[in-house]
Amino acid sequence: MRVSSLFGVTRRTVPAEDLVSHQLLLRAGFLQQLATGLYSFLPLGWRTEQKIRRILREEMDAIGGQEIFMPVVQPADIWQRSGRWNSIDQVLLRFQDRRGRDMALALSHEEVVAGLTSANVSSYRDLPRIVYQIQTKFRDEPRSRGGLLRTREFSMKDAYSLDRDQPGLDRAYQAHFRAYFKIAARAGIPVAAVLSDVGVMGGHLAHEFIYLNDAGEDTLVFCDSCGYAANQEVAETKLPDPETDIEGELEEVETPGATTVAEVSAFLNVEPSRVAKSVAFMAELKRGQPAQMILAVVPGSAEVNLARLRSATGAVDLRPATAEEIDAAGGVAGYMSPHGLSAEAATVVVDEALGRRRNLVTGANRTGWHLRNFNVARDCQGATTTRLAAATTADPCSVCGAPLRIRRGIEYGNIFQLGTHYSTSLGALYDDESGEQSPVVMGSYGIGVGRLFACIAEEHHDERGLTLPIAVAPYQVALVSVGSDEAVAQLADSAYQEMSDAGIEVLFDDRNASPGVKFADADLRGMPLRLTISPRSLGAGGAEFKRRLGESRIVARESILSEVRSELEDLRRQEAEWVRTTMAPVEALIAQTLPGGT
RNA sequence: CGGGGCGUGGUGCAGGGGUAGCACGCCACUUUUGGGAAGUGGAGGUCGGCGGUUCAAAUCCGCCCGCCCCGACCA
Repeated sequence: MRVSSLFGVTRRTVPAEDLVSHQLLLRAGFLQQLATGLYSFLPLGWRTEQKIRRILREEMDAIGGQEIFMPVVQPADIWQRSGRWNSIDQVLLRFQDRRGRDMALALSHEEVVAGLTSANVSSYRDLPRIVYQIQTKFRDEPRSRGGLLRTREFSMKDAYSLDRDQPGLDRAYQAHFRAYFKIAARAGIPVAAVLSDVGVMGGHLAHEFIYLNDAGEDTLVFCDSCGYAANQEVAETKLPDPETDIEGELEEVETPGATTVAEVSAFLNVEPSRVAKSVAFMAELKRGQPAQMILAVVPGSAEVNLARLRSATGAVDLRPATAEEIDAAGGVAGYMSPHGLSAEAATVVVDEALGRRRNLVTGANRTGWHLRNFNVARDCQGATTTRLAAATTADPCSVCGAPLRIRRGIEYGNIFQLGTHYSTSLGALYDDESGEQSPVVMGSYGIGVGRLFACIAEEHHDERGLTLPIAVAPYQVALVSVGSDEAVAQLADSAYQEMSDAGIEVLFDDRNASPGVKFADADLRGMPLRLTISPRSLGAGGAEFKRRLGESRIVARESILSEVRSELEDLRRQEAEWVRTTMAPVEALIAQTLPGGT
C-alpha cells in the first residue's frame, strides 16, 4: 500500500482521551469514534484486527474448535427459555420487529449454541465438540470507557464446549486455558489467569485472563508464595483465629468529631481492623420491589466486597444509601452501626472476621459517640455473618498464609464451566450407551478482540507511537523515500515492487512530504521494520534498515529483499522465543490449579 | 443513574452582548527534502439543538442532546 492512496490520516494533535494507548490508536489513524462506545476501524486498525483474529482462529482450530457463525439479532423466546430475558437488566438491548415480536441484540450466544446442539447432537457419539465464532456482541453498558477497553458494540471470539460429563468439560476447560495463554503470548502481551466470579447463571468454575496494567478496571489478588490468584470479587483470605477474651460490658464512649475509621481508631487507640465499620446500602431484593436498607459491617481496615454482599443478600440492585435514608432508618451518619436499629429498619450483614473477634469498637448511632466492647454474637443478634470484606494487602493468603499482593488489570478473556443450565432449559440432550438421556455439559469461553487490541497497544508503545509486534502490525515494513531525487524514486519503487511481489507487507510512504513528517508517521504507526531510501543512503550504498526499536544500518541495494526477509525472520524468531518462554510455566499452572489432571 | 469537566472550520484551541479568530491540516504555485520546511495566494464555521431575554446572542437565561473523566454498573 502506498501512503498516498491510504484511507485514514495521522494527527499531530493529541485527542482529549485519557489512555495514552488509545490516543495513539486515534492519532495513528487506526480507529475513529462514532459515538460513546462505538468505533470504526480504519484500514490500518482493521488489518491489525484481522491479524489478531487469525491468531484466535489458529489457536481455536488447534484445540479442535470448529468455526461457525450465529445471528446477532435474536428472538426473545430463547432468552426467555434460558431465563436471561428476565435476569439481565438493561445491558441486553431489546426491541421489536415490524410484527411486534420481542427481539434482542445478543450479548453472548449460549442460547443459540444450545439450540444448535439440540438439533445436531443426539448421541454420545456426537460428543465432545467445540464450536466458536468471531462475532459482534452488543452490550448496552451504563458507561463505556478507555477507547476499546469497554465498548458497547464489540467483536468477541466466543467458544462453546459440548461434553457428555464433567471430566470431558474439565478437558475442554484445560484446553481453552492453555490456548488463552498462547493467544496472549502470540499477541505479545503478558498475562495472568485468576479465579473469577461464576456469575448469576451458575456454573462452578471460572477464570479470567488478565493483562496487568494500572489502567485496568479489575482488581486482582495474588499470592507470590503459593501462586493463588483471584479477582478481588471472589478472593478468599485467611480468617483470624477466634478470640477467647472475656466479653466486656458494652459501653458508650464520647468521640467528638471522629467520624472516620482513621479518626476513631486514633482517638481510641485501637487497630482499624478492630473497628466495626458499617456501610449502608439500599437494595432491591426482587426486581421492582421497593428498596430496603442493608447494613454491611466490615473491619475498618477493609472495604465492602459488593459482589459478596450481593450474593449474601440476593440483591438485584444495590446502591449506597443517602443521608436521608440513613436518617429515616434511625442511623446516624458517621456514627453508624447496627446498634439500636430495628430489624425492620435494616438487614444487617456482618463480616465473618468481625464475628471471630471480641470487644470491638463501633458506632453508637448517636452523634459524637462510639461503643466499646461490641461483640457481634451478643450485640448484633439477627445479623447474618458471612465473608463480606474485600481482600486487602493486610490479609493473609487463604491457602498458605503469606501476604497478598493487589494489582489492577484488564480482563481480555474469561472461561466458564457452565454445566447443564442452558442444555437443560433449551433441550440439548444426548443418549448415552444405555440409551439414557442426559443434558450436554457446556463450557463457554470468550475473548474480547477489541480489548485484546487495546491491551496490545497499551503494552507496545513509546513516546513516539506504537511499537507493534510483527504478529499484529498492520504492515511488516514501512518504506520511506526521502527527497525528489530520481534515483531515489526509482530504487524505492523497485524495492516496493520487489517486496510486494515476494508477499511482504509494505506500507510505502511515497508522498512528497518532508523526511521528518514521514519518519514521525512511520514511528506513530508502529511498523516493526523501517526502510529508508534517500540520497544519503544511496551514497552509502543502498537502503537504511531500522527496526522500530533498534539501531539503523545500511544494506546494499542488491540485497534489500534478502535482508528484509532475514530481518523479518529474525523478528518472528524473537517473538516465537518469547511465546515459548511465556508458555513454559503454563503446564505446571494447569496441573496445579485446574481439576481433571493432565 | 449521581458528581465533575467540555461542546466554536477537518484536528486542537482562544474569544464571551455589536465585523467569528489562532495554530495545525487542506487546495494552487514556487523554492525545499534525514526528524513534524518556507514564501505567496486561496477554500472552509447557521459557534451542539430548541426556546427565551435584547434594537442586537457564539456570548445572558431555561430546557434538551452529545462527548470525556470519577463513582455506581460490568454474563
